Amino acid sequence: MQLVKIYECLCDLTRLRLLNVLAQGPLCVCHFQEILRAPQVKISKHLAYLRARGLVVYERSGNWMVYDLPPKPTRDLRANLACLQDCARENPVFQRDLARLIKLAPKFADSSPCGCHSAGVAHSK
Amino acid sequence: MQLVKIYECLCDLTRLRLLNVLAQGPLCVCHFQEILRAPQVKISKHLAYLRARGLVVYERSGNWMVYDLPPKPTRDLRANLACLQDCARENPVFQRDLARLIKLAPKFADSSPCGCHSAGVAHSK
DNA sequence: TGACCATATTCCTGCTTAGGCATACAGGTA
DNA sequence: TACCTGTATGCCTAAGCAGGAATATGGTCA
Repeated sequence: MQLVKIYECLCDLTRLRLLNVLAQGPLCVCHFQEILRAPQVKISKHLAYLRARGLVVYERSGNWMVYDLPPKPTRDLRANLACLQDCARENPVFQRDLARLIKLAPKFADSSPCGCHSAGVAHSK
Repeated sequence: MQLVKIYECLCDLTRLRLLNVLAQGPLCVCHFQEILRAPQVKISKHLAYLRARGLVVYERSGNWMVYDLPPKPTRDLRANLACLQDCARENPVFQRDLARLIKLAPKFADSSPCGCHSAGVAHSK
């Protein structure tokens, strides 16, 4: 059942943080590293996990892999991502990630050939 | 983090079904067995799992253990249970469980000293 | 008291996972 | 071509979990 797959993705804190940050717009692996302050392997593996279950999509841009939420999520996924964001709003861990994203956004914008967030942050979906 | 614990509970189909049925009102183990058509050990273990993480509460009534959703759920739990019900509404597995619950309700009502559902089904929370 | 009932727990096995380290790969650049 | 950089993958270990079989527990009833 697809719903169970979604919850399997959501039952790890790192993945929750990835998804929460992604809700603000596409991002590449090295930026995730800075925002979550987590090693590359960890980020990359969790993204692979999410990818395999259809919770994220990605696109190569030179050396960079730019990840994003799926353009046409299922009803269940949409509902659960909305619920996650709702819960995350009150939670210090997620707040801190978003704060870092905002602080780093300008830096990302001009240092990143990958183009993620080059148009500025917070184009909420 | 409490949110992760919630998702850990939700990433198993049996537990999702238990919670979905529970949303209709308290129920004892043997009734879960009939509705889910699953062996006693399985039901009992998953209820223990949910209990340990605060997703359900229970009360002894003679030989029967009557389980229910917590009377004062956290914001996160409330949000996620609502989301689950929303997703479940469209899903045949959950629909079937609820159909069985409704069909069995009268039987439960008079054959159950445990009193669960003796006042009729569907007192939605 | 002893038998019985509903439920919980223990022990086992197989499977999945997180995390880290080392390494592989793919694209860009010189 | 060779090298650099960003990212992915393979291997390993420790931990957690689902499921089933057998057994234990605690309440009830005669």
